[in-house]
Amino acid sequence: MPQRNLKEQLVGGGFEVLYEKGYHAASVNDIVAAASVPKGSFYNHFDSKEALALEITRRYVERYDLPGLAGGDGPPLARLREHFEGIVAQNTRRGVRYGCLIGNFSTELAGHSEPIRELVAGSFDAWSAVVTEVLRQAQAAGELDASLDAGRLGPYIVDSYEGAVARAKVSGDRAPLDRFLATTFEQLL
Amino acid sequence: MPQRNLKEQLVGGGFEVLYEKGYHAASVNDIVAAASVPKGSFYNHFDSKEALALEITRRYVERYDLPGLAGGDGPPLARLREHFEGIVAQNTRRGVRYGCLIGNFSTELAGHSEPIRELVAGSFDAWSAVVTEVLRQAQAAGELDASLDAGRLGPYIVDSYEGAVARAKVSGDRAPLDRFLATTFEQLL
Amino acid sequence: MPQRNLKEQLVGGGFEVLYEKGYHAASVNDIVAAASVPKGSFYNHFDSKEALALEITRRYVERYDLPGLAGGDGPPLARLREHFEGIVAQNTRRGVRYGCLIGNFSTELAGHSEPIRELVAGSFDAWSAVVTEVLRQAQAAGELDASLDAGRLGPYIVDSYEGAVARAKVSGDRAPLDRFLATTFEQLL
Amino acid sequence: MPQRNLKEQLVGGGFEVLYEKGYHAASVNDIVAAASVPKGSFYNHFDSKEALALEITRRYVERYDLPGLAGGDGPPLARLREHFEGIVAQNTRRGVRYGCLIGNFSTELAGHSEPIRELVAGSFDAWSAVVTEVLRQAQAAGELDASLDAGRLGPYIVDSYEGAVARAKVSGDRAPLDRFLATTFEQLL
DNA sequence: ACCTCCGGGACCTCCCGTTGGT
DNA sequence: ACCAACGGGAGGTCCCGGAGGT
Repeated sequence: MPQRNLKEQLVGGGFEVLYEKGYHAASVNDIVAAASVPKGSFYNHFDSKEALALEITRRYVERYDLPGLAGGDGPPLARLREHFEGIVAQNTRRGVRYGCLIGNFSTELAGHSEPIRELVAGSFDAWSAVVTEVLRQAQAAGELDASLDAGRLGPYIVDSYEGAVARAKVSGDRAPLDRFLATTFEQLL
Repeated sequence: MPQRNLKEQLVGGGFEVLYEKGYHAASVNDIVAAASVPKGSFYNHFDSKEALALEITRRYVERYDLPGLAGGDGPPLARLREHFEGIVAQNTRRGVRYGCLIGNFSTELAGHSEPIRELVAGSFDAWSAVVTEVLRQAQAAGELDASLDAGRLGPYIVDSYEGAVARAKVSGDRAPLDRFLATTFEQLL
Repeated sequence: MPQRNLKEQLVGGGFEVLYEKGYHAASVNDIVAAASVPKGSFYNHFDSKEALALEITRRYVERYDLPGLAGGDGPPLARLREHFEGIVAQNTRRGVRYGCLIGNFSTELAGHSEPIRELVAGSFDAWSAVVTEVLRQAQAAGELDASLDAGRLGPYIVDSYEGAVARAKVSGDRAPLDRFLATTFEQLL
Repeated sequence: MPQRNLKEQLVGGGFEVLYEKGYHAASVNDIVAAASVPKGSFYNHFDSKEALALEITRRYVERYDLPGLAGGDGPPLARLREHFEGIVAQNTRRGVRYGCLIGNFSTELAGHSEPIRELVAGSFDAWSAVVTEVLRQAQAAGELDASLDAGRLGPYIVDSYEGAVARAKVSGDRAPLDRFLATTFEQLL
């Protein structure tokens, strides 16, 4: 039984600083400081900075609650909108300037870490698949035009969301996010 | 005029490495090596790595030829589609794995360099404004439903494009780009 | 008696890695991993890495079976040659690239660990003394010219052997070992 | 034109500490301290600690003056003996406890640095070749029994020397060196 | 303008040994 | 005896930028 739980502190502090500063700009020193953990303890819990980032990304994705989106009840389209509204809320909780962790890593780390690239790509795919599935539920329920290609629309919406968060991040303004919601749900679908 | 060789080499080599590796992962040493320029000459031409990145970003944006898009002739929607097809071609010329320089910088540098953040944000805004303008031309020409909110659609399309490039970068697959084109021009508009 | 398993595993795994990588290049982590022993258990059995190395060196020297060389029967010179052929076989069992543990430690650790330095020096001296003794037996038996200075020859042969193993280690070739055997027994004696 | 000559200082200080402490036990910090060079300057001159060790080894070997041994005048055997007496003097100048740099590296680094292993192996071979050549000159001059196999004897002598230095290093006593000289030149040849 | 050499400081990683609970 | 978790400190490497002479 651990005296303290340095690993969880590292995950917590690591998330803060990796999310806010990015991977390369966040040093292991920054991370252990944010986690209030002695530097020498870092590698007792993670093989590398990359391994910590991987773990953090995994947990980040879990918060999107894909099973809840796929299997929830209520009208599919409303569920989908609520889902994205929830994501927006998550990604703006500490302000609009930090974007989405997986979006950030997708551009910064695709060429530097194969494991992270795979995890991020897989997360986008899984997310897209669930969105697509909900779109199909909406078509089955007669909420959405059955002639629409859900398999193309699902990933498109996810990509558009990521583009919007990046835009919000750089502009410092949540408008892109609201625009995403409005355009997607009032015009595209 | 003296040979401006060194500076141009720096811009060229700097673009390669900044685009391919990202800002923090590319060292000034990498840049001067790619540019075949002695290390010590770097600071004769740029005050800092940031200044070089700024210059490179400026030139990168110029290649999007916004004036050409706004003022070209031919049917507006066709022009817009050709514009984005050209951008896709530019961003996939050396493969799909490098994404879009301004998209990359938007996520990596928003929190680190105020000048770059401003430049990137301004570039997105300018681009969005031109796309919006073309959309309005399409409405005037009766190509596009006049009731659509062009001011919302323009930026949305730009954001969706950026989301798609990021997705392609991380997946290693150009499908997101083709999906962007198809969905945007066949369904959204 | 309790299972002395862990300690023996440590000696076994420690030998592997200390022999193959050298003292400084082998970490305690490497050792416990090779021994399949939890890190925390190491210090229940040895006060330090140095103490383990000492124990390993002691056992290594025992395998040379000096009593067997001194007290064996048969013609002294033949016994001596068989002895060195056996040593060569031991030191090349896993290939020629690892040398002789005490030779390795003699160069790497003479200045770092007084106990190991003493043990290694003492081992060389003991070995030399036995070789000298066998040389005297050979002189008594008329196998070897009685005018030779056995007290000088014994240590010289040992030193030459160590030089040959080191040479083999660095060249990756067993020729120095065969040369040692041939020259020593066909020409020197 | 350099303000100071940090590279040469590094070679000098690096030799001291690498020779006296060994490769792994000598840190880059130790080296720069011994060289009175700021730590940050190290990598302006050498790509790595290994590269410095390589350079130092190269220069060390040059001091053996192999061309001088091969091409000198005077009776071959006397020249050879003077050569080894000179080497002994070099290797005992600061005491007997440091051994021979290439002998030290041969055991410590054979498995860690391929470039150093090659350089050391090549140096031994070159040295052996010259010794062999001088032996042949001695045979031609009638100083040495022509039936002896010089090609085997040359390398054997070099190996014996290295074994003797290692022995002296660990025993703290120059006796092995004197024994090497006496036995080699009074009995072996 | 050019460029060789310089360097304070920080990077990620890992070292050896300990602590304290079972 | 065992061992999971701990940690002060150092390891080799490289960063961005500057100094100073040509």
